[in-house]
Amino acid sequence: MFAADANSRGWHNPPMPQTMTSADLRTLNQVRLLRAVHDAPAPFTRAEAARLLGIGRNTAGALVGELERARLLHEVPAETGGRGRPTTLLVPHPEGPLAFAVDFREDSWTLASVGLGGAATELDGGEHDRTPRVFEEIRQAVGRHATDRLAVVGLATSGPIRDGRRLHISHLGWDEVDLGALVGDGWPPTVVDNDARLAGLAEARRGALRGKGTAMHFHIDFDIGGTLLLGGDAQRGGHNIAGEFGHMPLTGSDLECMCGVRGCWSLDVGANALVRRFGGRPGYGEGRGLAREILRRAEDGDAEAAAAVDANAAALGRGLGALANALDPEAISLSGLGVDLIRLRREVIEAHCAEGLMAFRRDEPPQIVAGTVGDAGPLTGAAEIAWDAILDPGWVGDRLQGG
Amino acid sequence: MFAADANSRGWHNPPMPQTMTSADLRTLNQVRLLRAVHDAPAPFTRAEAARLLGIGRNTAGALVGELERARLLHEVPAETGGRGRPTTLLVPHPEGPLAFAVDFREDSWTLASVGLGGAATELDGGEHDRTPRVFEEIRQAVGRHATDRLAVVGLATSGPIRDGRRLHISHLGWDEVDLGALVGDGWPPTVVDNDARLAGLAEARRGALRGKGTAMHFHIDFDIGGTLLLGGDAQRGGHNIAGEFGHMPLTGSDLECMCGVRGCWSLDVGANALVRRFGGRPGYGEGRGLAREILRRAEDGDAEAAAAVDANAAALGRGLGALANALDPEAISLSGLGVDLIRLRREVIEAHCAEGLMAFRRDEPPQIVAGTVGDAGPLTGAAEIAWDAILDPGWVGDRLQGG
DNA sequence: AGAGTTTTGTTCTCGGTAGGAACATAACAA
DNA sequence: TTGTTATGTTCCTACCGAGAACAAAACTCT
Repeated sequence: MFAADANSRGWHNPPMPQTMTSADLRTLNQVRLLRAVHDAPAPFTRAEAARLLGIGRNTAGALVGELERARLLHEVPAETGGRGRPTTLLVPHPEGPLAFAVDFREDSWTLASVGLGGAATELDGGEHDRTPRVFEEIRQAVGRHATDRLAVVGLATSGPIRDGRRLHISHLGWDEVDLGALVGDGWPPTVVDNDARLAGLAEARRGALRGKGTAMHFHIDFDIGGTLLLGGDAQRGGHNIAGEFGHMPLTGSDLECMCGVRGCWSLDVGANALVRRFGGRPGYGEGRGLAREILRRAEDGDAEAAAAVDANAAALGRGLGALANALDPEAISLSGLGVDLIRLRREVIEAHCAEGLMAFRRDEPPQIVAGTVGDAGPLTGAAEIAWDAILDPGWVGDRLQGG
Repeated sequence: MFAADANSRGWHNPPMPQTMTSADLRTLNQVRLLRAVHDAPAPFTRAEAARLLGIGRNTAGALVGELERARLLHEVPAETGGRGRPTTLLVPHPEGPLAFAVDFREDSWTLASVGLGGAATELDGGEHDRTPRVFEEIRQAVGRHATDRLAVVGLATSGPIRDGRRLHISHLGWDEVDLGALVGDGWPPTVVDNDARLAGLAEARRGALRGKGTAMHFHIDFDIGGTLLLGGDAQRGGHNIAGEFGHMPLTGSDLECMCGVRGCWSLDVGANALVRRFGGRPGYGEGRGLAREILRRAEDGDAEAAAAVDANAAALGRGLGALANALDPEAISLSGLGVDLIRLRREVIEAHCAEGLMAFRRDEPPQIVAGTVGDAGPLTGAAEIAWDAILDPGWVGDRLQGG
């Protein structure tokens, strides 16, 4: 009688084509099938696929046949269990398209190849000198490993990315660096996004947040940044710069932040906050190592280090509670230092989170969990957005047409 | 070469059916057509519809014909302008389905009937004694006005709504009031949501936020609450209680809030904050009138009242800046006291918003605008969610089938 | 006033899509 | 060996939208 919340299957829907003809219908169902294969935790059979998509076995056979011919899907004999005619498992085609994922970090980069289903193979990587010249190196690495199977490149980088190509990486001193100019012509189709956002996307698609309709992820490094994840998608905001949760005044700090605002949450959470407490200069130098040492000393029983970690965890929890009031996530996952904070101070985080939660919601607080994708978050997320570009009615339709 | 942000058409997409057959395709295109009629600011012709949906004139004719026969759409001769064979305007069918929208407030309620396209007719309304008995009155009013055209009821109420039926209205002392039991059997299909969220939805669909992919709306009354609007949809969170932005510590207050948390933004923004400054007791009594008087005195030049309004506007702006860092809205609309604050103190709000914005985004701050739907927000939003339930492949498909 | 132009509605055919029924196939079970 | 079960395959049918050709109804120009 009362329509319930019909939403939040927590699954990622393929985008709809703009027009809707019979041919689009075919392609759409094929994309649904490919998306199911990509998202499934384990391979499934053709018959299961038919049931899953609510289509007949005959239709499933036709869909799979075309996809096999287009080298998008492959059928291998399934080990026979129980009665019935033996069937086949749907797996990525051995000559199918590949996404390259690049994780571009402060001082290093990694290139990996990712197939349908998310299996990743690391191809290359290296250190860099913090100048845009590193992209020449990356360009060469991609060129070295590229085959005609390469379909899309997904790139994870830090800082805001305007118009999908202009990089602003403050701690490298990069302002308004044009990615298109860096990689030059002949570069394959590329999608770019923020590393923190992609780490969250990775958790939503393949990690601790899988299946959650509303969730958040925070990466804690020098400071804290995050993403709101809705229906398996990371929100980017109106100018593609959403996610600076660390620059909200959630903890009552009075310091001035590097970002130009007073009282940011980031001043109390993350490596910078730990270091500052010990008289160190916060910034993007050796702070990370110092923070690790403080954590270790806290584990070893050093009282001052323990107090610093306590304060960090408390500030983290306080902010999470505040954000939960506003955005009501089912779960919150953490990466980076957040994993250590959960391990060492889960009670502190949860207690301060509860304190920040409105009283009436304390009986159902958001689950706070460590991310399971870990350090591979940005790379995994970059692969996901690359595959999102492939698993698109337009792309798949062209591939099926063109042979 | 670089895939741009392909999203954020800022439009509301019809939900996809779970299966995808040829018949579903027909229905889906019909829903797209109805949705276009519903969302369009002005009626359009059949030929324009064909162009809009990217379908042929023949197909458009067939779609419209069936919808006319199902009494969902009606064709009236369009006044002829320019050359060409005269065509027809697509308008709601005079015997088509209607949504009833109920705006249930602290001390009054309104019942309206809303047709396709959003045209509303107020049917009934009244004061109430703050006990759940008022729903008996509402039930009778709906019964009095209901015809077989009534399809769905949309209800706006305050406070969190769990499972789509359990009401928690703290300032009426209602805890865990079951809506299903209140209205009893024989009540039409109903969708319910929060008034603040629905006011935001109204702005997104028919007001100041129309066409924005990422936006926020805040209603300022005693305190402040809001909604995040993405792609024309209000976000509800994992437990349907998202939107308590007022209960984040964004302004450094040290007071304890009624919600059980310290330092809430709401302590500094809204009628309660104005009243408290004048020694009044914040709460849900006569605070609203007092706040109006303070605003008036500020307009008349009273220094103390002006200072109070300044503080309110400053706190508002500060919080908006913080939220903009995190969620990156293109625009923010305000209703309630927010409209007065914009009128009287736009500069204060914008200055403090900029102060809270990270430096690099100050050149492109979110637009802060007064809502244009005004007081009718919750009612309009309730009608929208009711029509969302009608403009659904399942509902329309049944209607077309059943005759 | 009449002929040409422009836009839209209508009709018909055609390729394509999914569903359904019937049958074939390949395993297991008794 | 025979029956059971689950799946693959092969028809056929209903339906959908595209496209082309034509009809209709306005306007415009001479």
